[in-house]
Amino acid sequence: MDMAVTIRDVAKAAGVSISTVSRALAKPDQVAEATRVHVREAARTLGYRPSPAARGLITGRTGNIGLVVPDLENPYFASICKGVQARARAAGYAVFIADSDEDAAVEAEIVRSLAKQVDGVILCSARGGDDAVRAVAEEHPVVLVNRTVDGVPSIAFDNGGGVRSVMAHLLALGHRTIAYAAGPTSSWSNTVRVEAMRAVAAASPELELLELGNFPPSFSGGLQAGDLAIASGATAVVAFNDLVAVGLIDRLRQRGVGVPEAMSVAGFDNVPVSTLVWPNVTTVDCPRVQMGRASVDLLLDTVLGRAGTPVVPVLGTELIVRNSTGVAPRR
Amino acid sequence: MDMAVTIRDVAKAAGVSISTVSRALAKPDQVAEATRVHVREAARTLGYRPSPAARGLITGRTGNIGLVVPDLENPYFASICKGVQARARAAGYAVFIADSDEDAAVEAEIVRSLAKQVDGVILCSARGGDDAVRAVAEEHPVVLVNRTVDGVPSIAFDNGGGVRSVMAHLLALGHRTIAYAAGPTSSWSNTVRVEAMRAVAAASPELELLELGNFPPSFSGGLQAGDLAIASGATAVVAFNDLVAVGLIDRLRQRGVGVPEAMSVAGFDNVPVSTLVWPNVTTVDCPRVQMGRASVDLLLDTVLGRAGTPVVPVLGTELIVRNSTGVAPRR
DNA sequence: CTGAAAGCGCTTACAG
DNA sequence: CTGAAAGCGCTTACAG
Repeated sequence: MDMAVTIRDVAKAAGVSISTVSRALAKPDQVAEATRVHVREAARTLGYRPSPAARGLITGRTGNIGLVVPDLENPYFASICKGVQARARAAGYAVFIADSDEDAAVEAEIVRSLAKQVDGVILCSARGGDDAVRAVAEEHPVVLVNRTVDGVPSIAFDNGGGVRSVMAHLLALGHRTIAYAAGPTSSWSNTVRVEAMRAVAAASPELELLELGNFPPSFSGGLQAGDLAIASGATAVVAFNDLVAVGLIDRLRQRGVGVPEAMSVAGFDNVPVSTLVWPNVTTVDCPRVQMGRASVDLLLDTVLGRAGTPVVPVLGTELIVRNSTGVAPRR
Repeated sequence: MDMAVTIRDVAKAAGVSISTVSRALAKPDQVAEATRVHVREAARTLGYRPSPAARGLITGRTGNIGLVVPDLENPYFASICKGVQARARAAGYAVFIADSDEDAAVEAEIVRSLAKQVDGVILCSARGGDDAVRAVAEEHPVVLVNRTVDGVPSIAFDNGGGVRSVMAHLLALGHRTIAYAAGPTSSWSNTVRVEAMRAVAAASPELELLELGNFPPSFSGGLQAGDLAIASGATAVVAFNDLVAVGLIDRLRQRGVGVPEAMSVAGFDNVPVSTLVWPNVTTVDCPRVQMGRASVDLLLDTVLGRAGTPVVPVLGTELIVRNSTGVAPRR
């Protein structure tokens, strides 16, 4: 194991003071060219890397950010992690990633325990109540992803646009009775989507919207919704997310209901599994990697005041038509 | 935003020196009970949290660990992240997670850039060559997951046992011509599995092992392998991983080859998607979350010398029989 | 342009 | 049992 090389070692090797080493590395233009070149060469040779901890103690900036998600194994969040990590790295930041295990209390505790080691944290699909989230955001620089709380900077997908595009798609295919298999009531995205759905229904007299109830946002939630969808008389079902859509499709297969001949199914998110099952799932793509990147920009630019391109707090979605939706069956 | 409370604030509030605050919090038994209670109460009231950076400067321990994976979006690694994160948190460690984007150079650079901020790093499915990996492991405390390099602590699944269990399963079902759709030649797991496969074949005169070639470890790799499997005359195919198995199954469906009636398919890993497609995929479960946890223990116990239960460097696998394998068809 | 000094927030011998 | 002092590895006024 290396006996970590410090600024003192570089100073000695280069025959200058530690102040000069510090400047040659961090503020190159405050140092004579010859000195700068010489010092940097010495640093390179020794493999010197300044200690972020020591630097942070003085500058007040750590060069780290935190990311907390409800579940690292959920592919939805995995993509966000990917985007956050990539963008942070490109900006010279390292990232602490933590899993709250869907627990609101853990989520808040993580932010607080990370606070001293990061410049800010990205809180993804926060499970805490508005007050709890606001409290933690008042103590530390926080950016919310997939969630809005008054007074806290946030970024989200254009859920309304997504809902309108699937609905228009199904309407165009001749569907007039459409069911919605909702996600958990505690889900912010679900709330927003339900509202958008009702708004579409209210604006389309020819359309009947059936709400099947709330289901776990999982394959088995979809299985459960499948039987209700069949019983409802709808010719198309929109699921809260792709996993539910996949479960729905599987249950319809078990029940002998052809997709999309007898019933169309659509999901949200465009997670990888939507292309691995047959039929492929028509879905509203929510570009999560891009969302991860954008959340880093939001944190760095707006919250931490880095100069940079202003960030758009709403990300567009896109309907991806695949094989699980088709023309409505004749009555 | 909070004006971070320091040890000085607590000392003032409690009317003691900062040394006493430090001890009351970190070494409670070196302080009189009354003082200890009083100081801790003051700290609690102020919401004081010691700065890990400042502490680490002195103690040489950061309380952080690093985790680098080739791809955060790959569900295989997502599970490992989950396990690492959970165990680290339970042990009071925070974790930096980084994505090397499957790039060996990036992987090494990440370890080096993280080095000063962590006590050690867990390097998952390292893409670098033996020499590169050894070099970085000699500079910093590193534990390898899913990879072995002479002289570097590591932990892996019992790949040989997994291979033997699928093969025994297929043999018992009457299959005598079995194909293997291998993963990338650069994959350590693949190398180990191929060798185990050949060993089984060598020990089973009645068995003919067909090697279909190397495929990308993805759905489309499976599509590609599917046609070769059909042409090979095998009655069963073992895929490098579940994703390849799922692609294989999809291609066989497209070609009108029934699974498992006409051909059996098995995978490795037991990633979630293996239960979401029809037929469900028979697979060798590699408990990745557990592996993540174990790698943290290995790092903390062995490499960093924490007292604790010794860690087993090889994790058992388990064959999960589902619907994609069945009795061999009559010739 | 460069160096000596102060100090970031802590911990830990060293006295008392 | 408690406090004053030194020092971890840096950065940044402040002099020169």
